[in-house]
Amino acid sequence: MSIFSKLSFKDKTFKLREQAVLDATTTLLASKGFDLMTMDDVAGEVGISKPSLYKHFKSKEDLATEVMIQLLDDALTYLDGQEPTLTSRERLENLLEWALRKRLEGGLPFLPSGSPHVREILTKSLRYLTRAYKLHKQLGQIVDSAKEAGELRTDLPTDVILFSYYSRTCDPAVDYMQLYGHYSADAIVRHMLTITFEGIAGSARS
Amino acid sequence: MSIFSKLSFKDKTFKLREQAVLDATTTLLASKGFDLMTMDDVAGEVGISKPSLYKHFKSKEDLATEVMIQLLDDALTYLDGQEPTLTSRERLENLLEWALRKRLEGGLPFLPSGSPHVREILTKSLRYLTRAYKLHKQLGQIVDSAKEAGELRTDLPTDVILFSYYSRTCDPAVDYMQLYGHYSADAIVRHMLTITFEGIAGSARS
DNA sequence: GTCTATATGGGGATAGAC
DNA sequence: GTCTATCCCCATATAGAC
Repeated sequence: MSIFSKLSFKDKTFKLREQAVLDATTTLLASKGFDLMTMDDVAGEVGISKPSLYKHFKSKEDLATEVMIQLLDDALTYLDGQEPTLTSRERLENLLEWALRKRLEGGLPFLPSGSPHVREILTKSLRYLTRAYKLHKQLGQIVDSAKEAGELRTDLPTDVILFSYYSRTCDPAVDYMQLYGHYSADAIVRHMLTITFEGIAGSARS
Repeated sequence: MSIFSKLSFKDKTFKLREQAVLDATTTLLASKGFDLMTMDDVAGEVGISKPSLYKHFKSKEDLATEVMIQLLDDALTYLDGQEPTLTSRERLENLLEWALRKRLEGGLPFLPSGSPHVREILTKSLRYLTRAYKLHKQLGQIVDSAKEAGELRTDLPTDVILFSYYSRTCDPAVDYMQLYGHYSADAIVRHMLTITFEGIAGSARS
């Protein structure tokens, strides 16, 4: 018997609505960005009034933070559920593919780092930072394993590899491929993986 | 005798002030982003009043657009001034290094593409688009030459390589290396070039 | 052309009725 | 808890005096 089933009907609908708000916010953040997204947009998208929105989330910043926290939780869950038989490099490739496909379906990249504003907001949330740190630590271990296995360059510091890896999830190249290049989701994912791991020169030079 | 010297003293100071406005805007755009930058910020930074600002630029969008146009002009000038003895790959490396160093000194990345808002503004400016297209076309030729010379992968479409290349100039990884990794400008440039051309796996795998 | 002072509008947040 | 109606700040943009 789950905790959820203990809730009254009213509480259930409240929770469901809350998730609808989070989903709508995710879509809006992905399309318009934080600064251009208005609380009216969110309320309108969900079909509720603005004051109702504020019963769930005390501010716009709070709402956006919750969305990002949920995203990091999803990423951590994905990492946790990966087959233990995978190599470290495969684990990194799979997670990146997961993030890119999510984004191509209208979702958010973790780290909407492009925006200094959003970054500032997120760094004020301890709950967000805890998860970001946890993810960073786990990925750091995977990168180190990959280095030992000869699957990643050893002449790049681990944190540099990680910063670059995160950045690929919010790479504007994805938008351009989709918007101007009309590439399929599969093609975009394939190209992004090549670019991330092998670079634009890659084997051509060796 | 330059055109400039024909201007009256008043016109000269007007032009000089205009450049000061553009410089201040560049710095502010780089640090705060378009949405958070206010016209009061710009006026205050330059030491003039807001109405004076509007004598130079008819709107905030116009101001930002001019800054971006100037940046593209600088890039085109840099490309034009490159030694003809350089290989195509070297030309790409040098331009990327030029852009990264400019950014590390507080300048703007061409394409502040992170922001959907700015992208929308820029696509409304014919003068901007003309320059962007010119740069895109020139770089496309260089990439094709590099492919023929075996300096770049041939299994990636040229436009994909270009989209990825542009994205490196505004890569958040640069911010993270600077902010959290405390890497020197030289180290950041070196790592970014490696990541761009050789990827994070690169030769480790071959 | 430069300023002080102000108009205008949008959007985050809330009061108060039901 | 939900809504309608409203507050109010802030930032873009301008009016009008000098």
